[in-house]
Amino acid sequence: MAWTDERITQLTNLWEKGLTASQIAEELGGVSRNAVIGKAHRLGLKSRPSPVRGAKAAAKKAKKPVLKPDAKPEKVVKAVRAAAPISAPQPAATSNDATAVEQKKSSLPQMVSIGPGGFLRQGPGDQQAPIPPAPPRRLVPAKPSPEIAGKTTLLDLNERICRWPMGHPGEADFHFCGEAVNPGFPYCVEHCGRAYQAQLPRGVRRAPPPMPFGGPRVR
DNA sequence: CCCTGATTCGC
DNA sequence: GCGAATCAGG
Repeated sequence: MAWTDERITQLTNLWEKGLTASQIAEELGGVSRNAVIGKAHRLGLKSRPSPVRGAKAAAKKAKKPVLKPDAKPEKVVKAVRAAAPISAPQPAATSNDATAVEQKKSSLPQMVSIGPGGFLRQGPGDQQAPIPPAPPRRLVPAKPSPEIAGKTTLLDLNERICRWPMGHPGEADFHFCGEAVNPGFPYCVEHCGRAYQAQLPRGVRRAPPPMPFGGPRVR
């Protein structure tokens, strides 16, 4: 499964929302927990409350057996090769998580969106700074910024974009596919493939079994 | 043992 | 770039 722009957006939002890598992997489907973590790292959105590093780096930073600048040429045979192209490996890359968090927050101020019936939930590390002064300004309509979130909300739906649901209703990040529809269908080409399974070429006319209780009689 | 994220490294 | 394998803490 390739990392489409859609899936990367999902991953980013879910990750910053505080879901575990396993949950995200299950949500996305087709990827493993490691894949999610690996991608998250490559996207640069790591350093989130992690059981290992969080306690280790915050509480006691004495032990750091991984990748020291002056590592002994013992098991660094491959490490040397990896570090060779880099003239100067970052000295304090992992020593200060707070700085990294701050930088992340400042660089990505609003990865927010409001879905249908959903609301933006704050993750553990997403605590917004309290707003002490009473804002004398008048309220301004929230900026949609769909190009940032890349999400398609219920209000965004029309006849030209795919309305395949992404995630589950009720979740804060529930949204819709948003791709261009397969002309004549409510979904994009990809999701049409999932919505419309191959029908057996029977001569019998279609007989939809899923009839709602007390549905209209068909005769 | 289970879970978690971090890291490495072959592909 | 990707992710399984591996590491390491809770």
